[in-house]
Amino acid sequence: MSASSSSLCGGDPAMRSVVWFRRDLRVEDNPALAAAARAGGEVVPAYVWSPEEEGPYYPGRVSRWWISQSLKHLDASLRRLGAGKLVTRRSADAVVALLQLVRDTGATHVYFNHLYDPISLVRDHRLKEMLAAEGIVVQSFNADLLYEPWEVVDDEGQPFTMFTAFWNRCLSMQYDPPAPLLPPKKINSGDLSMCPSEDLIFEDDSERGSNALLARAWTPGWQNADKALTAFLNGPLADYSVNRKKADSASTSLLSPHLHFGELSVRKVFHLVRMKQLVWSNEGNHAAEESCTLFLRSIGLREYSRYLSFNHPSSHERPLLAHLRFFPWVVNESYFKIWRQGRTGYPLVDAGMRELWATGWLHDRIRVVVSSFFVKVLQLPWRWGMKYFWDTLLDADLESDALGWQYITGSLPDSRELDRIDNPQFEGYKFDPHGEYVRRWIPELVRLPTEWIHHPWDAPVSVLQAAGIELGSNYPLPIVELDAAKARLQEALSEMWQLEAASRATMNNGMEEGLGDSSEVPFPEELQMEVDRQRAQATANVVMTVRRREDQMVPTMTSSLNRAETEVSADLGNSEDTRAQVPFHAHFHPRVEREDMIQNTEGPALRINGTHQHNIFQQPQNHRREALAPSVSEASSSWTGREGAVVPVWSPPAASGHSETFAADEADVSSRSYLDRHPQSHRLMNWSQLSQSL
DNA sequence: CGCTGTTTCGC
DNA sequence: CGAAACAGC
Repeated sequence: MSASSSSLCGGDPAMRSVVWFRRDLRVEDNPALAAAARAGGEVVPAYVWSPEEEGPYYPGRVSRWWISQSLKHLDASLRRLGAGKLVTRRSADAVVALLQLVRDTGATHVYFNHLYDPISLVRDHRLKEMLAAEGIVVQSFNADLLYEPWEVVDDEGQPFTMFTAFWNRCLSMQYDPPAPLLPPKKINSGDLSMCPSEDLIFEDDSERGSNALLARAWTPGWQNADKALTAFLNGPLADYSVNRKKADSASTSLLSPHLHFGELSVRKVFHLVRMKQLVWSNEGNHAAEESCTLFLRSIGLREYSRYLSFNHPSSHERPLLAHLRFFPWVVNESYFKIWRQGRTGYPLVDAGMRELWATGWLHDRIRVVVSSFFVKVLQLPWRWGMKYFWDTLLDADLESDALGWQYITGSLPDSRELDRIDNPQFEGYKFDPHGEYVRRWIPELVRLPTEWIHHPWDAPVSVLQAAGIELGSNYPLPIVELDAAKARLQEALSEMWQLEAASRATMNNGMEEGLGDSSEVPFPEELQMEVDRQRAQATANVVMTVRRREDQMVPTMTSSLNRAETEVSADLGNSEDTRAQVPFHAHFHPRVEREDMIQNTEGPALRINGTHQHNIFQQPQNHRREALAPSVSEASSSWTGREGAVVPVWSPPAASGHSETFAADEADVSSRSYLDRHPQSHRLMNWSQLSQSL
């Protein structure tokens, strides 16, 4: 290594570290950065933009905008602490880019913080192996969670399978989550002249206008996240328990995008909220105390989403309860488009979809409403909906969204039942009792009295006329009647059980695998074509010049922008669906990639007693063995944590989470036992027998 | 009232 | 299903 030449800085002159930033874009309570700073050598902060790795989950426009802003903010903070500029690299493969960066800088150490999505689990494991092979010391840390997934287990040492039990255990752990770390006092900058940065491009010309609007409503960056937290703690938090059911977002924390990109430490949030809670508890302010409990529960759901992803890396693509894989989804792209455009004829659903489309934001309750409608009334494949959320939400988060959609779809043991259809009319009066939310987002209905605002189809003709509404013309009739939806849902469920039974019989007859898996419905053709178009674009490196006025706009309540929104809404009917302009990624070849991953991860860590483990996560005992026994030789890719306990080396799944072997494994090993262990599954079983006998 | 059958709702 | 809110006595 060339480190001997760099003796100008303090600390160990022979030491130079790379800190790899990902979704931990902060200097406060950032264990990887703290460790590098503490080590005393020169620190090279780095960011690699490698969205191709995300496969179909190439970040959407608003997410990319957020990253670009947040990186600028981070760079400025690092410079203030003495670091050189944030080194940026563009690559289709972050591991390759990191290795190159390490060679460029002559670094001997690499520090980063853990991520728990399936892609990262595999990639980070591969990185550790490759760096270790070159003699580089790698240390990785928990910066994203209160407790690492493997720390939270039931009395038998097994991972929890229901949220409530999981969260109760988190709240009653023997030790508190680590206290947040202060920012490093000083970071030694190395000589980065040999270490060029590459320009990162996060938006094209067509997106610039919409992105400029975003900046009016949101300020990315860790210090702004901190301000948002303080504002929330001192303001809306106390009334959270009362206000959280209102559809307009005045009472939500608005912290989710900050948390997603790691601008805000969840441990800091946790500790500060608990302190508030203690104060309010002592004051006897029960409502405020309850608010803290409820808010922390939503933090807990975020924790649980990582927990689920870690223990079931395929949870963003496949239902955890096996029988759901046989649900006959309605593959209807026209339904899908109508849902996206907010033209279902159910005002609350339509208002939500238009808000999402226009602003990239949606209140949690409304997310449940629109996704539940998607799955239960339209019976569209839930992964389509999840993908759309991914493309459009400002706080798009694969783990959280997978949890949410699986919950709605009834494919988690503690989900709500699939056969219980939520009535958007009733929910409308619950979450939006005066119809203000609907009127804000559906200008067509602005003159409709509150009495009819959530069910215009029942309104007398005279009322509709007075409001200027002609159903089926300027506002649609319900796309599907709820009674029809219920009937179709019952039918679909009994078909699901028949298929499930048939599959089970097939497997009992010695077949390796059961019948097909309805969760593998591909994304719609038009979106596939979009992929191709984006691919062509990326390859040619062509910058789009067409301004797409239908692109998402900014969250705002100002009247001027409301008017702009009105125009766009009026457009919806005849404009082609342009929402698909959030790029999909350029070089996505699922099968090839999958094989790559299998090869790449066939390292020593995946071999236990010489036997290849298809998927360590699916088999708790293996996972635990792996997790708890990192050998000394792997010291470079593990670390010594609290109380001297060794924190595990990452044990990635064999594939990104959807290989055929994995499917067999999971259906057999995981989901069936999963099914057997859970009360609700039994409930569903009873129901199925009932419906089959009809 | 306080008791209890019924409905609602849950990540 | 099971806790909690609710309605009815």
